[in-house]
Amino acid sequence: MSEVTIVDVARHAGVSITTVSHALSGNRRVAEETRARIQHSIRELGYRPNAFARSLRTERSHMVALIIPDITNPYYPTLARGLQDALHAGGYQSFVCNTDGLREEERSFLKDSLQRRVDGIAFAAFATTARMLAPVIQEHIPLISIGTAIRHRKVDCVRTDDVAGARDATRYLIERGYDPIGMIGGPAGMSPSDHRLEGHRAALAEAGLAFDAQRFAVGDFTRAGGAAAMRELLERRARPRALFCANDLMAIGAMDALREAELGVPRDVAVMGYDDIEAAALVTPDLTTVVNPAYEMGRACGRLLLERMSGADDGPRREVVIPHRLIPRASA
Amino acid sequence: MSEVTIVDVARHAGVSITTVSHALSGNRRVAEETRARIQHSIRELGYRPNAFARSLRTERSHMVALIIPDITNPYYPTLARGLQDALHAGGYQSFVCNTDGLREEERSFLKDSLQRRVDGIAFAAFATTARMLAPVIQEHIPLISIGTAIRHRKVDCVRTDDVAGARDATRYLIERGYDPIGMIGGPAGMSPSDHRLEGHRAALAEAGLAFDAQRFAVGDFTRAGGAAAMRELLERRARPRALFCANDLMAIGAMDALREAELGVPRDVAVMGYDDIEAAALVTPDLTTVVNPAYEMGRACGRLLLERMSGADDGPRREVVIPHRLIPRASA
DNA sequence: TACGCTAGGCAAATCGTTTTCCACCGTCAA
DNA sequence: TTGACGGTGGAAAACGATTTGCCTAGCGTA
Repeated sequence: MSEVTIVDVARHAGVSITTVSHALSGNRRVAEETRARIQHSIRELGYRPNAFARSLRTERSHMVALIIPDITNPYYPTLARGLQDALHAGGYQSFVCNTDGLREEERSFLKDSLQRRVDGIAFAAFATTARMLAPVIQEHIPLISIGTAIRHRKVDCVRTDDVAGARDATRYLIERGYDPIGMIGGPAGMSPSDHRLEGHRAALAEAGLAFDAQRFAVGDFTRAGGAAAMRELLERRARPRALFCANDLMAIGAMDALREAELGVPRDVAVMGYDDIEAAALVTPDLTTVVNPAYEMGRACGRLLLERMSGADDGPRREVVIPHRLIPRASA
Repeated sequence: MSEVTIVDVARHAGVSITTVSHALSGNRRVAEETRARIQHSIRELGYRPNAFARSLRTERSHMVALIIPDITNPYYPTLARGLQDALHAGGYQSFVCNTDGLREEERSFLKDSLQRRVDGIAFAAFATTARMLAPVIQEHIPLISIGTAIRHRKVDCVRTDDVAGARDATRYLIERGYDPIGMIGGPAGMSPSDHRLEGHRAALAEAGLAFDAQRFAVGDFTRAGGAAAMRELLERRARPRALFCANDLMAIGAMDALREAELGVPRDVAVMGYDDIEAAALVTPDLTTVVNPAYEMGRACGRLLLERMSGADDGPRREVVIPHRLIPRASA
C-alpha cells in the first residue's frame, strides 16, 4: 500500500484534487507557482499515482502482449528486444506469452490479454486462424501479425520476404561462379520451406539455369536432418558445387557430413545458410547466410503499435516488409 | 470497451451484483442453480471482468517484473521461460525490463514496476545497491535477487555456485588424467571471474597439484580474447595438456588458436568451457562444459515469488542455490 | 414457542483516479 | 458600465469491480 493518494497531495499542497491531476497530466494549464507547490508535495509525501485507478478511468493499460511460440528460440529474444525498445519510448511495457505454437495456448493467451485489457498485441501465430481473432477485432485492439500466418483485413502485418531472401542467396552463389547449385530444403507445406524453395528456383530460372531435382534434398530444419540430407545428395553422385540450405542448423549439419566425406568447405562444396543464428559465426568455417533482421522486425511492430494505439491512425491495413541482409562469410 | 459489466450480468441472470461476484470468486457459497444461471449469462453476454477495477479493489495486479540486463543475452531467455512457466500456473504474467546493466535504467524500471503495482520482482542487478531498494522493501513487495549482487536481509536470492562449478570442471580434467592443467580466466574483479578461478585453484589444491601462473592467462570473455589468451599460453611454451576456460566463448576462441597452431582437440590439448551456450554443441569438436541451469533458476524464482506473493510466507530471507551440471562432450 | 444457525441474497461503501461542468476574478473592448 | 473572455481552480460524477453489513427464510433444537 502506497497509502498516499492524490487526496493527500492535494491537501498537503492546499489545492483541489482536480488541480493535482491536471498538474500531472498537463491536460489543463496550471499556474507555475501552484505546479511547483504540488511537485514539492509529491516528492515530500512520496506520492506514486495508482496505475489501476488511472487505467480504470482512462481505459488504457500501457501494456501490450507479445505472443510468440517460445522466447527460448533464438530468433525471438532479439525481436522482443526491438519491440520493447520501441515501446519503451512511449511508456509501454510488454509481457511475453509462450505458446509453443499450440492452438489452445494461443487461444488462452489471447483471452488473457483481453482480460488484462492490453492496449495492443504483437502475435507470431502458428495455429490461430483469422476467425479466432473475432473478440480482439471487435474490441478494436490493435493487433499485428508477425509473419504471414494471419490474413485479415483489420490486422496489420510485419514480415520479411523469404522468397526474395532465398533468391538473393542463390544469386550470390551464381554470381560467384559456383555450378551446379543444389539445395537442402525444409519439409514441404511449411511456409518458410516453400518460400525459400520458391526463391531458389526463381534465381536459377532468372540465370537460365535448370532446377535439378537430383540436387535437391529435404531436411527437417535440424542439424541431424541437414547431415542426413547431405549424405543423401552425396550418395546420388550428383554432388553440387554449392549448396543453399533453408536454415543455418541444416547448413551446419551439411558441413558435418561433408567433413565426414573429407570434402572441404568451400573448397569442394560451398555452403550457404539462412537465419544467421549465433552459432553461424562460431562454426568453422563460419557460415555465409541471410539474416532475418529480428530486431528491426520487433522495432517495426513496436512503432506500428504505438501509432495504432495513439488512436491517431485508424487507416487501412498496413503491411511492413523488413529487408533481409546477406552476410558473406567464409563458407561460400 | 467491453461494455458489458458485472451489472449487465446480474440483471440478465436476475440476481444481485454481489452474487455474481461471489459466484466468480468463490468467496462465498452460491446455490448451484444460481451459479449455473450466472455462468450462462456470462457466456451469453460475453462478459470479461475488468482487470483494472478488480485490481483497484484488491490491490493485486497478478503481474511481476523481470528486470535483467538484456533478453538478447542467451542466458536470459531460458531463465525468463522458466520464470514464466512457473508463474503461469498461478495466473501471473511477467514483463521484461532490459537495463543493459545501467544503474539509471535499473532505477527507472524499478520505479516503473512500483508504479504499475507489480506483485513481485525478479531482479538480476548489476549496478543497484541495497539502499536503492528502500521503496520496494517499504511496500513489502517480494523481491528476488538473481545472483548475489544484492545482499539485504529482506531480499531472497536465487543463484548458482560458480566456485563449485569451476571446481567440478577442473576435477573432471584431473580425473581423466590430464596433466598439466591450465586455465583461461576472465578479468579480475568480476565476480564470475573470481569465483571460477577460486574453484579451479581449489580443485588443484585438493588433488595436491600446484597452481602454475605460467599456465594461466586472462581473456575478456569474448572469442577473440580467448584466442589471444591461448596464443599467449602457447608462446610461453608452457603448453597445458588440458585447459579450463571461464566461459564457452573463450573456449571456442582457444580452439581457434589451437587449430591455427595445428594442435588437435582433445588429442593435444583438451578444452573445457563454462555456460553451455547454444554454440557449444555446434562447434567441432563439441565442447565439454558446465551449465548454469537457467531454466531451473527461473523456475525457482517463479516458485519462490508465488509463495511470497500468496502472503502465506512471511518468513525469513531465503537463499536458493541451483545445482550446476557438467556436460561431457568431445572436447575433453 | 422461542431461539439460534445457515445459506443465500441485497444495498451501499469503497478503491484512486480522470474529466465534466461551473465559478470566480481581473482585464479589456464596446 | 457592462459583457465577454482568458486564466485558474473546485465539486462531484463516473470507471467496474470487491466486500461489509444486514436481512430473510427455513430448519433443528431446547
